[in-house]
Amino acid sequence: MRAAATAGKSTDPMPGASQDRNASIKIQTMCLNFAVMTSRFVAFTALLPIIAVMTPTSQKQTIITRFAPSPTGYLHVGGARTALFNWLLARHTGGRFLLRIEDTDLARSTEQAVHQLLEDLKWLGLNWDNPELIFQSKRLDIYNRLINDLIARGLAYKAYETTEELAAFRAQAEKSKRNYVYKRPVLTDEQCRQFEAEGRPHVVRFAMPVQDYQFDDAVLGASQGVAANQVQDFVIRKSDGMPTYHFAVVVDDADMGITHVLRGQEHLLNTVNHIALQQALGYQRPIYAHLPVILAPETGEKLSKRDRDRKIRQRTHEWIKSSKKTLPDLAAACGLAVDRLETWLKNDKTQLDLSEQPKVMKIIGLKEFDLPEIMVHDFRKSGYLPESLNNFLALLGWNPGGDREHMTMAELVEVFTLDGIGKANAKFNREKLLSFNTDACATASPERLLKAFKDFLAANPDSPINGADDAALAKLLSMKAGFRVLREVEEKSRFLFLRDDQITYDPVSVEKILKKNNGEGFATLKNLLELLNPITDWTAEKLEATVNEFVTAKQLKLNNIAQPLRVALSGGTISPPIFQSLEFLGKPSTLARIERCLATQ
RNA sequence: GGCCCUGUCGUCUAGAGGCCUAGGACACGGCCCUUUCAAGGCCGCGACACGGGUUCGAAUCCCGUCAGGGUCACCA
Repeated sequence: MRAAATAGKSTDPMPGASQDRNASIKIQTMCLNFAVMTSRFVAFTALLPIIAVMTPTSQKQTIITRFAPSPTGYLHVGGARTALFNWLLARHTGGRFLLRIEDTDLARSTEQAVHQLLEDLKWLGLNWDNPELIFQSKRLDIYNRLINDLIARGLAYKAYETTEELAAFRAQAEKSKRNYVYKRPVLTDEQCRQFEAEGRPHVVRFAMPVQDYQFDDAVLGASQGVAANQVQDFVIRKSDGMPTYHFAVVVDDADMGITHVLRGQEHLLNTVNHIALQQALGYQRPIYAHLPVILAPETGEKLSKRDRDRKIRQRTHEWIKSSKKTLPDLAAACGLAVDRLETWLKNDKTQLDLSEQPKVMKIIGLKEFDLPEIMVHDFRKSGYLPESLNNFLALLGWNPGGDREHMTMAELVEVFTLDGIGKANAKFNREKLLSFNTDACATASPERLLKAFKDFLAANPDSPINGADDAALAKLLSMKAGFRVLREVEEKSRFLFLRDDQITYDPVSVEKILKKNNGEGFATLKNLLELLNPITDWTAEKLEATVNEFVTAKQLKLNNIAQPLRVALSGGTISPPIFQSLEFLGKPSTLARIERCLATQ
């Protein structure tokens, strides 16, 4: 598919000569890319009528919902929650849940993002019912036919203002404290012909009938709407030939027979555009349900991917202050340009891209796990169970009534209804999610946990635990019972999988546990070496019995032994229960590590 | 700023005029358990945004104020 993309570009004799032409080539290559990549999703256009026909027209109407993400990156929790609600409604009613890719933004849509989206959805267990994915970029013929028809009927028209002109109008309106409302310019027939002949770039706008618009919302109640003086002609086809979201969403929802549209409340006002379009195109209006917005706890504003960048920026400012370093120092250390960093630091509307972030984080000592998880993928990497994420997300803006909180997916499906959805925005509360996950891990079956742990390791390929067999993984899981996320199991037992010479000692632990009181800890380790050396039955039980005997005889506390041992074996003070760790490590490694540690004093 | 939506513990919420001395969960504080980190057990702290109505009676209905959020793109 790379070849196709390259070929498409290289055959253009005059790159940049024609915007339209480039756009259409880009569209073609993009479609090709998607087609090849998703070979098992085949062509779909022909199937749309089938999907519609499959809706039983008799008796009760089958509920059909959809999730329609735009492929611009990983799925984030807001999107996941929207998907979940749509999925739950379909499953609860025995309806259908369809997936559509809204890739009309050529500049931002990528095939990689499509792949990530599907992965995340699968991970969450939100399976969709259309075997062939629907890509808007492959339905241009359909949109264009309808748009041309609207133009012919005088319900839409070409508009020739440039982006700059529009921006100037808006700025003007803002200056005089007015709200900018687009006014259709009066063009003579001659002007139109001339623009047409020039091939002047244009958009197509829908001539929004000037009237009050009202609709009922399943969440917010009846009579939502917008007054006549607020409506304006909006763009339905961009100058690159792609339909806008507003147009494509209306057409596709109708074609797919969508009966219920559950989406974020940020779309509330868009709805009047959509119902006006539905009227013009003769479509039925689906039932709308606008979900409360998920807010970031840090800012109180809509949760967004930007929140991660925000955290990095904030910590960078702190780092510069506390380390008394300058911006050029930082730039040199992380290999980025000074002015790049400067604009980023000063302007919180800008963001570091995914390749720049780690460079800065490394220098200022921020770990990936220090960033707030926003993307579904982040939660997967942190070691959350999809079922607890789903459970938590379901409760953000919905509840079954009463005190019920912990629910399996099956239970969620069973009790989910539209009228359990609330109206007020909800802050995303990570502590509560953590608690849900802790609980889910504690009650999950060993098989379930093992599967989740393997999935976690697959998402964290750098972990030394990768490659361990199932028995070893199961053992780790049981040793660390009580963990909150799988990452904790990894962090606290990864030392068991390092080579003996890879152990690095945490200076604070060494000071506190080994060196303090004239090297008391080191002395203990020496004694332990003698104590453990003769043991042949290297089991946790035997080790514990032996050490306990020693402790009693010497009138010590177990803690006096366990902590120095932890430092010697792991380099720090945190580990699974110590005797189980010893057993897991085995005798040779245990003794080698103690000796190696003793050699450092 | 215009328009729109929304206001119950710090957070998510239960609550459909008397079942409310406002319930649950997370967080927080204290105690217990404990070989580390966790987990667990018990106890505690803690809210109807404010002001007016309506009503015998209001967290619940109405109005206003205030506050928060959303949205004002050739992004979705």
